[in-house]
Amino acid sequence: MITFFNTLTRKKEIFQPIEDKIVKIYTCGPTVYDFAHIGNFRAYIFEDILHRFLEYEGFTVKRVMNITDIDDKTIIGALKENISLNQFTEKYIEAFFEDIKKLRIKTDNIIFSRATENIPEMVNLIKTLLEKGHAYKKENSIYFRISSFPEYGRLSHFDFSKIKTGTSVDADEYEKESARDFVLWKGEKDDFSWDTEIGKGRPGWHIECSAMGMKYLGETFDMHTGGVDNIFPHHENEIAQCEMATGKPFVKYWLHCQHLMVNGEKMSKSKGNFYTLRDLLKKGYDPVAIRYLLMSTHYRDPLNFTEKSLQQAKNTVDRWNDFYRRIKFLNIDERKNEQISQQCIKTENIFRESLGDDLNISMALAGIFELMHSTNNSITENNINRENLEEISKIIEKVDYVLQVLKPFEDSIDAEILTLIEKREQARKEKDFSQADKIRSILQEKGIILEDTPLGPRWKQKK
RNA sequence: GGCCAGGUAGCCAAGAGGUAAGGCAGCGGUCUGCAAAAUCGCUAUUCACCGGUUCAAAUCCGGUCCUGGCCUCCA
Repeated sequence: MITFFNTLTRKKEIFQPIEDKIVKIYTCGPTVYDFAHIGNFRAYIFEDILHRFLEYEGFTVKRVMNITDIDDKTIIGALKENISLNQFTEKYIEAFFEDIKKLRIKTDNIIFSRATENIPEMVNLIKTLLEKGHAYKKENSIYFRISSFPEYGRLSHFDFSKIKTGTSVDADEYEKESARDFVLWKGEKDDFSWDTEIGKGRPGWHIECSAMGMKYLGETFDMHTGGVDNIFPHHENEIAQCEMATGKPFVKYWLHCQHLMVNGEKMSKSKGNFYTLRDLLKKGYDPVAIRYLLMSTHYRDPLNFTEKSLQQAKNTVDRWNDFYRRIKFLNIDERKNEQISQQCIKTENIFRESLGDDLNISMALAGIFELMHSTNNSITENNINRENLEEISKIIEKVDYVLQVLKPFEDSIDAEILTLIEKREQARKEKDFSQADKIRSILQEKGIILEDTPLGPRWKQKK
C-alpha cells in the first residue's frame, strides 16, 4: 500500500492511479532567468525520489516538467543583455541540466516542456475559457473570472471572504473586474509577443502549466507537485482554469514540498540568502552529499540548511560508499549467515513500506544502516559468505536506484602512485616505518588514502 | 488578521496511545608498527511550556509561548 499526503484534502490518502500501473505526474520546473539555488533543487530532488520510487514499485511514470522561458524575469534579463529571449534563456537551461545531472536527478522518461514552444495550446485553452464565459478581455489582456468558479480556494483552503486582497497591483492589471482575477494573456507591450487568434501578447504564468500538463497527460491526471509556495496562487489558478475549461477534475493528488531555510528563513532569490549548486561545488562540496542532505529530511518538513549539516551528509555518504566498497572487494567466504539473508529481505521491505508511507525516507534509510551494522558485525565474526555479500550488495544497488548515493569505483590509478604504494609496502616489510609513513603522507597529498588490511594495502581516492 | 507547517540529545532526524529508531559529531576499549577502515561500549527518566483525559501520553484534548511559510513573483 502506498499513501501520499494530498494537499487538497490535507490527509494521507491511499495512492491509486487512474490507470492501473501508470502514473502521470506534472512537476513545476524552473524559470530560467538565473542559476537555480539549492532550495529549488530540494523540490526537484523530492520529485526525483518520488519518480524513482514509483518506478521502483513497478509503475510506469509519465512525467512532465515545464521550463518557464517566458515571463517578466526572462524578458527583463534578455532586455538587459540586449539579446534575444532564446539566447538569454538557453544558457540557464543548459546550466539547469548540468546541475540536475550533478545532483543525479533523472532526466529520462521526463518531458521537459518549454512554455515558448506551447503557445498554441495555451491560446486554445484561453479561447475555450472565453467561449464558456469564464474569462474576459480588458484592454488587450485576458483575465480569468474567479467569480465563475465557486470552488476557488479549495486547494489553499483560503476563505476569500475573510482575506484582504493583496496590496500590490500590477500596472497592467488595473482593469480587472475583481482584484483576485488573474491574467491569462498579457496584451502586447514590448517585442516579446506572439500574434495569435486572441490577440498579440504573451501568456500569463499559470496558463502554461495547465496547457502543457493537459497536452501531455490528459485533462485529468494523477499528480501535480511543487513547492508549498506554489499552492497559492499558482496551483489554485491552474485548477480553476482547467476545471472550468474541461468540466472535469484536473488532478487527483497534489504534493508539495516544504522550503529550504537558511538561518531560519526561507531560501529565496529575493532575500538574497541563497546558495547555488555552483557556489557549493566551488567550495569543494560533493554534489552527492548535497543530494543526500536535501533528500534526507522528509519533504513536508522545513529543512534548515547549514554547511555543518552538509559536512555531516558528506560523512554519511562516505560511510555508505566505504561500506559498499568493502562488501564488493571483501574476500571472505565462511559459512552462510541465514540471519543476514533474512535481514536483506526485511531491509527491502522496510525500504518499500517506509517510502510507501508518504515517502518516509528517514525510516527507509535507518533500515539500510541496520543492515550495514549487522553486516559489519558478521564480517568481524567471520560469519558470512559470498552469497550473503552478494545479497547485500544487490539490496544496496537496488535501493540506490532511488537514492543515488553510490559512487563509481576508481578504476584507474597512476603508475607512479602504484609504485609509491609498492615502495611503502616494501618499507613496511623492512620495518622502516618512518619511510613508510613519509610515503603515505605523500600519497595523501596526492589525494590517495591508504588502508592496510590483512590482505595487503587498499587505496581510495580522497573525496 | 485568515490559513498552513514546525518546536524530540551538541547537530541532523524518525516515532503519533504501551514506555524515546537511525545518522553525524564526541568519549573510552579492540584491531593496527602508527594510522585509516571496521568493531564494541557510553552519550535524552525525557520529547517548547501549563493543565486535562487514561492503567498508560512525545503521541489524544484545552490553553500558552516560540520559529517559519502563504495570503503579491517564488520550488
